[in-house]
Amino acid sequence: MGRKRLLIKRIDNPCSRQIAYSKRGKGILKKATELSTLCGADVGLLMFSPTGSRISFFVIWTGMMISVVLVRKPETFEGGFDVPLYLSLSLQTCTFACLYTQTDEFMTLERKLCELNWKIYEAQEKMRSYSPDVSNIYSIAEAQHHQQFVTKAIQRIEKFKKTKLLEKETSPSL
Amino acid sequence: MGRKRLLIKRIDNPCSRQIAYSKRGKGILKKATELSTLCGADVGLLMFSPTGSRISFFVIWTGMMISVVLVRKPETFEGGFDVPLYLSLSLQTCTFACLYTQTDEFMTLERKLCELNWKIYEAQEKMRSYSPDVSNIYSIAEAQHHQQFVTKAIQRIEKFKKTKLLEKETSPSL
DNA sequence: GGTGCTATATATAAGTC
DNA sequence: TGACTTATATATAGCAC
Repeated sequence: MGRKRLLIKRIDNPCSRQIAYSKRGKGILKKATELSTLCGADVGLLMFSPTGSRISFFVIWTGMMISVVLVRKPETFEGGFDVPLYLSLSLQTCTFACLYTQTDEFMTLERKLCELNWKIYEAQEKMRSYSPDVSNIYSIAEAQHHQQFVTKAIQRIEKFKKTKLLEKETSPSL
Repeated sequence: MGRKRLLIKRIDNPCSRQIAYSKRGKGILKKATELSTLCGADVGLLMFSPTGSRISFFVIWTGMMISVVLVRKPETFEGGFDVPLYLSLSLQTCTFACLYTQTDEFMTLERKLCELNWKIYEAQEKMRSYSPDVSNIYSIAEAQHHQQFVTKAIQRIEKFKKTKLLEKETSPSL
């Protein structure tokens, strides 16, 4: 879609590549939003910038609200999000999202979830250890970048949740 | 895009809605694939059918391989995928994905993961029970479907194939 | 649910600021 | 990067199997 036909292969020029990523990323987000609205489907979309040099963006667009849980070592859990080691997210009902930050009891459960997620993380780490080759992890630095991006993305989503929430409450039920 | 302009609001006719979902879902998948290929970006896409009558589809398109894990009550675990109660998915390295179905020991770990995931599912069910209002869920039936299908997503954001790797390392940082 | 067709609405490559 | 423009490539609504 453009003045020139584009072959679907990696764009060599880094600059063009980043531009394409930016444009197309937005396009996909729009489509995902439309799909969700038109069809009442839950759609999750995760996009990581090819370079990792910026947050790229992360979106979940759905008829339902979203809850994102970062997994950390349980002993470091204090509530709130920070230094994620791992990402886990779940789509929840709108109401759920509201309560999410409102009750202490909920926080207790959240903590429990955190612990469980951590166990899963550990289990998966074990599984990964079966991999005979870790040279495919290009750099620890980039991995850390991803971790940071995800955190920021989540913070955005937290804000976004509330806004979206209001919109949904004023729109006719689906 | 079509013979008639379409307002972006929920499509009332269930039949048309399903058709639109099917068509647009494929479209988004294609776009996500293109984005990944063109830009070398990791893209995760999760789509849940509005009816829940089929698993709809789930795709992660990226330089990485994908692993999808359906979570069921541990006692029903037999390996293989069927009757999902819960969905959990993870991006894994190619190598990981290969091993995935190759070792018994791996299966043991997978089972353990299944158990843990189930615990999380239960914890989330409890959390959800705090919801005082489900009127925003358009129908109980659909809500139940959502409970079954939607919810736990992205367990893992992991690394990359060597090819991807090399590409990244040889391109200038943006 | 799928496939195929066609007319149209959209997305977007390239270029400019 | 972001915003806009233009020309063109694509996606897809509506319909028929």
